[in-house]
This record gives sequence, C-alpha cells and structure tokens, in this order.
Amino acid sequence: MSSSPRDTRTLILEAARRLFERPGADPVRLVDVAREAGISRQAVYLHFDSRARLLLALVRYVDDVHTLETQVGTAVAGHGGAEALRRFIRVWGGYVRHIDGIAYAMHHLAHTDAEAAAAWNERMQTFRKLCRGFATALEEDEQLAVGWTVDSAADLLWSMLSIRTWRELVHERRWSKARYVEHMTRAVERTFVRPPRKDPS
Amino acid sequence: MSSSPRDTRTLILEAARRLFERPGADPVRLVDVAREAGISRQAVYLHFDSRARLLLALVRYVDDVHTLETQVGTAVAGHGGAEALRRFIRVWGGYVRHIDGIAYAMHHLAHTDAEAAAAWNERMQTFRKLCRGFATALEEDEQLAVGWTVDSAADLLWSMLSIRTWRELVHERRWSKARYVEHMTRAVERTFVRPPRKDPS
DNA sequence: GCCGTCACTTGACACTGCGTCAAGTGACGG
DNA sequence: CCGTCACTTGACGCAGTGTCAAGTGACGGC
Repeated sequence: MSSSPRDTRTLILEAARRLFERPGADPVRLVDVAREAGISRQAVYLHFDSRARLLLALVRYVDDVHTLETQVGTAVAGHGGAEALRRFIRVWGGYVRHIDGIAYAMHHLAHTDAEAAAAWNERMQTFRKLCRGFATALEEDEQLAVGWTVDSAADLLWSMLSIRTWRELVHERRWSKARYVEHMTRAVERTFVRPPRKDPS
Repeated sequence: MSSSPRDTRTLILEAARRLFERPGADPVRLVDVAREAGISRQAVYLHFDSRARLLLALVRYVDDVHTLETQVGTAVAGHGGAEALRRFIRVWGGYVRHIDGIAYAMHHLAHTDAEAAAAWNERMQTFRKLCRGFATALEEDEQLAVGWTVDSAADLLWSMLSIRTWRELVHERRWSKARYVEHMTRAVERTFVRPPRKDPS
C-alpha cells in the first residue's frame, strides 16, 4: 500500500518517512529528504515553509499511515483502568519505532527553533492527556495505588512511557519490543495499580 | 567559596557553569561563555579544543565542585539494597539541577559531533554501572522483586533515574525536588523492591 | 633597561545547514 | 500558440563552530 504517491507533497513525506525510520541514522537534512524524493532541495520549500513544518506534517502523516488513534482506540475500548493501560503499552511498544526518529529530530530542533518547540510541546501535551486518561480510569475503578493523585500519576506515567524512555531502552539498551512491553508493563502496574485485596469490602 | 579562580581555564569553567545552571536559558554559545568570562571567544580555544571538550571538562568540574561522588558515597555507605537506593534518590534529586543544562547541551551536540557522542555515552555508561550496583545490592539482599534480572532492572532504573526523566518532571511538569524524590522513590520501590513477607521462611 | 615569551586580542575566513531569491525550463491545458 | 505552474539551477544571507594571522602588552630573566 501507499507505493504510488500522487502529489509531490506526499512524495516528500514518504521520502522523509523512509529516512527517519532508519534507526540510528545520521541526522536527516533537508537535502537528504530532497534527494530521496528525487527533487531539488528548493522544491521542498514549495511544499513546506520550514524544517519544523515538515517535521510536524511528517509526524501527523506517519500517525495517519499507521492509524495510531485507531489502534489505541480499539485496544483500549471497553476495558477498565489497569487492563486498558496494559493494552495501551502493548500497542505503544510496537508503534514508537515509527515516530522515534521524527520525534528526536523535532526535539533537537526545538532547542533553537520556536516553531518546533511549540509543535513538540503540543505533542507532549496530547500524550500527557492520554496518560492522564489512564490515571483517571484507574482512580475511577479504585485501582490507583496509594500515594498518587491523578495528576502526579499522569506525570510520571507520561515520563515512563515517553518516546525518550522507549528510545533509551530499545535503542541504547537494545531491548526488544517484547522485552520493553513486558518490563514496562510490570513497572507501570507495580507503580500505579493497587494490588487486588484478598478480602474485598 | 570559589570566588577568585586563579587561572583562565577555571575562569572559563566558572563562567560556563553559571550560564548552564540558569534553568530554561537559551542555548549557551561559546561567545556567551567568553563574554561571561570577560575574555574573547578565541581565547576559549586556547584552553579547550572544541565545544565538546569544554562541555566534558565542565561536567567533570561541576561534579567536582559539588562533590558528587562524596555525597553519593556517604549517603549509600553501610546500607542494604533498598535503603541505599532510597538514599541515592534523595541525593540525586538534589544534585541533577547542577548538571542538567550541561547534560542537555552535551546530548544535543552528540547528535552531530562524534566527540560529544563519545563523552555522552561514557557518562551514561558510568551512570548505568551505578544503577547496576543498586540492582546487584538488591539481589544480594534478596530484595529484588520477581520478574527482574540484575541487568533488566539496571536498565530500567537507569532510565527512570536519568537526567532526562528528572528534567521532564522537574522542568516541564514543574515538580519540586521534594515531589520528585517522594514520587520517584515510591515508583522505584514498588517496581524493583520485593515486598517484605509477613511470614519469613 | 631591554628582550623574549606567552597569554590574550582583533579581525578575517572556511564550513555546514537552513532559508530566500531570481532567472530559467519544460510540460500541460485552453 | 501562449500562459501557467511546478520545478530547476545557482546564488546569497545568516548563525555558530573552528582556524588562522597579525598584533599588543605584561612579566621575568639577563
């Protein structure tokens, strides 16, 4: 699927996607993207105002191609706090590799570029809301472990499940996807999920 | 203390330290360091070959000024696995702010500079060894929770206690130091420390 | 007192990657 | 046949790092 992009914009996004998905690749420059797409560097600017805008469009495009929302939605739907969280980690653990390179580039650019910083922050906000949803669900099911408020749990969950944590473990520490899912699930459960009592009521 | 550095090298390191310790500051350029030290940009190159070397020297200098090793050593000495870990998190939670900015700059530079990448990796290796020490201590005291090997626990601990996680929580999520220590201690304990059995043996 | 040394200065330049600009070129449609 | 429009080539400006060359001035040895 998606082997014959119709317009140049999509051609560029596809090219960029290929480059950024290569793990541990050298920094991707606009000239690389252009070459990969078979066009001139300047032609990229006919479709994207700046590197930041391209990265932003790219991460949305990739989310779309890999149907992130649908995957998360169907995995989580109809499950209580703890089980939804477990299922999310499974999906997420397989998904991050698609956007890791782009996220890295965006974060790097955000260091010096205001627009990239804004895009990055918006992205982080969205992810934190997702995490807050899990914390809320846990609390509503009375499964949130003692010591946490919804917000503090959301913050730490957001950090533990962040792309950066995934990258550190999977790329730097060479964890497999299965290993990531198994260990992260265990860590998150032990940290945030109240152990079921033997004697209910 | 340290108000009258003798040589220019120390003068530069002190100036850089001041700049990098300012939280959320704009990216620190060599010209900023030079100005802060009251010398020309070129004079910096008389003492440090490159930005990467300066950052590396700086992080060592800061560790030294704040006696990181001593602090960790005295906090941890003579305590078993779980208690040593708790004490380490307390020290670490107060220490990271001194090196956060430098670490951020090093990591950023590592994206394009091989020397910075090497320095960063070496630093990460060292920290992971420290974490592995805690995992080993837990295992030796039979306090390591089920599901972990020493190495997998070390990896995840390394990630949870990383500067990056600290920065996300303290800077982006506005956690206080006390909040960081409290919540991180809880998360780490629940994740890695085997709960004491009511009926031993 | 004079001289050499050495740390530092000023000012220039190369390099990289991003972003802009101007002058083409060539295919396609009315 | 002509205009339009997407794209090309080639140039330039900008920022920050790193290099180079030609000073300058203080300090110590003789």
